[in-house]
Amino acid sequence: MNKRGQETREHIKKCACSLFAEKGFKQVTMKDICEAANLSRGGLYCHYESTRQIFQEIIDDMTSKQDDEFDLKIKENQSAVMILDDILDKYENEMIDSQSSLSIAIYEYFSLHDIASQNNILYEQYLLSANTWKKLIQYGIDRQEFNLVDISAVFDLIVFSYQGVRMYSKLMPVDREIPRRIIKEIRKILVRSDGDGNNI
Amino acid sequence: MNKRGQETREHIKKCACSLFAEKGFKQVTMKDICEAANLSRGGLYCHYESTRQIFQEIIDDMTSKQDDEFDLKIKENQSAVMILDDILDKYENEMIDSQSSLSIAIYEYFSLHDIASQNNILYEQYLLSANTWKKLIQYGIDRQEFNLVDISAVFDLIVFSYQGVRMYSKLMPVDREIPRRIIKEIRKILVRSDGDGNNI
Amino acid sequence: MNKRGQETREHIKKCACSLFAEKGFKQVTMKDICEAANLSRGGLYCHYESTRQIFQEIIDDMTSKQDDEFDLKIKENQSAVMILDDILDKYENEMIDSQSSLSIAIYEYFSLHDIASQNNILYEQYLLSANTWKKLIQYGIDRQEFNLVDISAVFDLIVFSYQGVRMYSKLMPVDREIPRRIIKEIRKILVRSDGDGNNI
Amino acid sequence: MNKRGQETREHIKKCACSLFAEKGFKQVTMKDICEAANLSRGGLYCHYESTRQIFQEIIDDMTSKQDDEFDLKIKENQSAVMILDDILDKYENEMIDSQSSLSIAIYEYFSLHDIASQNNILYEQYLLSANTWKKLIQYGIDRQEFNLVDISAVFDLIVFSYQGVRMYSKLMPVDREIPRRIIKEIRKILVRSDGDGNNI
DNA sequence: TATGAATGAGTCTTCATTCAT
DNA sequence: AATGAATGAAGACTCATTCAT
Repeated sequence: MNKRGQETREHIKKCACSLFAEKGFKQVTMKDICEAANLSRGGLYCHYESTRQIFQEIIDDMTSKQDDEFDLKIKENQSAVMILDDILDKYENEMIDSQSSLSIAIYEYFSLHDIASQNNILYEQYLLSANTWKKLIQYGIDRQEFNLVDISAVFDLIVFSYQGVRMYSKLMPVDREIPRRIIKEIRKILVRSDGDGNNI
Repeated sequence: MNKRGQETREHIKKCACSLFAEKGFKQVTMKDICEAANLSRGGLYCHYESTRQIFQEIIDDMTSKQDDEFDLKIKENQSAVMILDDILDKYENEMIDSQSSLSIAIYEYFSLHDIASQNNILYEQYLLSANTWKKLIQYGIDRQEFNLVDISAVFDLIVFSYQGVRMYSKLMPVDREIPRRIIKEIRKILVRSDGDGNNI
Repeated sequence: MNKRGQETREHIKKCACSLFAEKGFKQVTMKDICEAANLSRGGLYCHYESTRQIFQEIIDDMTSKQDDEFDLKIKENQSAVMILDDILDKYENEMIDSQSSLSIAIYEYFSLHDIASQNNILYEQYLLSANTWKKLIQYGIDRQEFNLVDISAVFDLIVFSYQGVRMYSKLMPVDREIPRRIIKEIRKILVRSDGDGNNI
Repeated sequence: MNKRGQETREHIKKCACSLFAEKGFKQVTMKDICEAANLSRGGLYCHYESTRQIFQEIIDDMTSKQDDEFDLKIKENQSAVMILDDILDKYENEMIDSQSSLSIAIYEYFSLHDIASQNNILYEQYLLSANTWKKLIQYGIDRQEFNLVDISAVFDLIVFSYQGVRMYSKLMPVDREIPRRIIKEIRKILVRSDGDGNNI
């Protein structure tokens, strides 16, 4: 793969990604991508042989860019609450960013394939995410910044309510207050309150 | 519409519903439905002119069957915790019943259409559900069975985590423990605990 | 065929006739006619088995209603010019009455079938019409009201320019002056002028 | 559009043109054209997306080839009668050439579309033709070769009787004498006769 | 007679995919 | 690598026609 070829592939993925975000997975055809990328039919087939392949590569790229921010910060001995607030802030923003979200496309894509398959990247991401969150929550508990919660339960509550809002924000009008309230409620569950019933 | 026609329509909807649950919305063609219903092309078109129309009618039927169970029980002066436990139990079971769930199909269907439209049935259902839950939570608070929570926040947490799990259960293997933990956590948030930190 | 059946047939023909005038022959389906006549599919088939049959019957009715007005008037010894003016007036009005005109439908219908066939009703009508016109022109010549024209030539000029306008009025905007001018010109050819070059 | 594509388009138009002449407009399907052109369904759709588009392009090609023969001859100061005889001769031949004529197809095509539309090519051709004829008649009058006729009236008589015959020749057997008589009659109207009542 | 459900054939249209250039 | 013409299969949709009621 030389430089020019690689550039074309990136260009294709960028164009395809917009289409997937806009229309979901199945609704996007090779023809659509040709047109969006300003490439001929044959030209596109030089690089990819199906929308599935393109989509998979987009997802792989996204996954590989995910980093272990927490880990780093934990190692830096930062306050658990500060780390939590950072991540919750990011979640809140993502929840309502329906534009750039591939969520519908991802749901479609995975609903088309065998969910038990070993390559179920959604499941891998879930496990990865679970691992990281659990480390953080344990860290907060250890530092006595967090309540003594059921770690798995809180994690599931966080991740699935996050995903639920993300998806619904593509299906109905979602008030900005909704993610805000959810994030606040989660924070309330985790962070130890002072005697007055407030979180610290 | 005479009896025979109505029966055929019901038969078509029943067959189509299985297909939608299995394959989502867009993946189901009129041809599929013909075959499933053992009907000719033209025969199907006598009754419905698109998969969209069939799907819409299925959804409408479902919606119109929804009832106000809570209301009744509240009027019967039942314990808020008992009512809550009933509904949470139902939610827990639904979360993992991926087979019969139209969720993916619904998500696909609504992602194809204008989410701001006045006929967004998903939004209507959200509002309806919100209303009912808020009544229940207020009822529980009034009876001093529930904590003095942020009603909207708790409702959003419930509904979106429920929907999140429901969807993911069609996309990846979801452990039975997950809905159980979530339900338990929600119960913990709502129900007043005794001095020992246990819910009543 | 009892009375009720006959009424239904007339109703069907009336509705179908409007459709043919509006949309031509091939564009009209049995389904269209059912709907226009507010009749079920099977109901229509009780009376007619094809659009062709309906159309043929409409044409037959029209033909059989054609009367020998000329003949009568000639027998009454009316002035040839008066008879001519009556008929030219009728022609002028029909030429631009594109609404009710079946011309396009007739052209389509006959272009679908063998023009040499013995049942070519268009040809029959042409011959019938020729006969009548020729009698009239001869009558006018005999009474010295008309010029000594080439009878066949004038007849052809009349009938084909009439048909030409009738058809074009369904295909492009036709100015009211056009039929007026044509009629006037034809009258000029036929009617003997006085010494000043005016028709009488 | 490269050479190969252009050749295919020409080939398609040629095949389609024969079909239209033979069967009219609506009777010709994309499938017919595929088969006639020995092309696959998709192959045809690469070039044209409807019979309408193909037909329009055929008509456009024909129109753009039309020329102003008269103008040239008038400029060459030829005798008006000679010019007239040339054109009448051409008209006479065209009137009965039902084989190659697209007339029925054209009538059908235009009867399907908005006759008031600005792109009504039939109307444009009528106006163009009117203009040329009027120039010629005026020229003949000026040279005292033609009678002092109502120019518009004579033009309408010519063009509509011509079109009337053209159309009828596809619908019924039209005797060769008919166009001959019509042409002769028109000549008689236009060309100044000598004292004996003969045209010159 | 009349209804309207049902059939099945025909056509339209869109794409994934291939291939000569 | 890239073009774009071409194929062929899949699915949508419309109707003429039949038939049980």
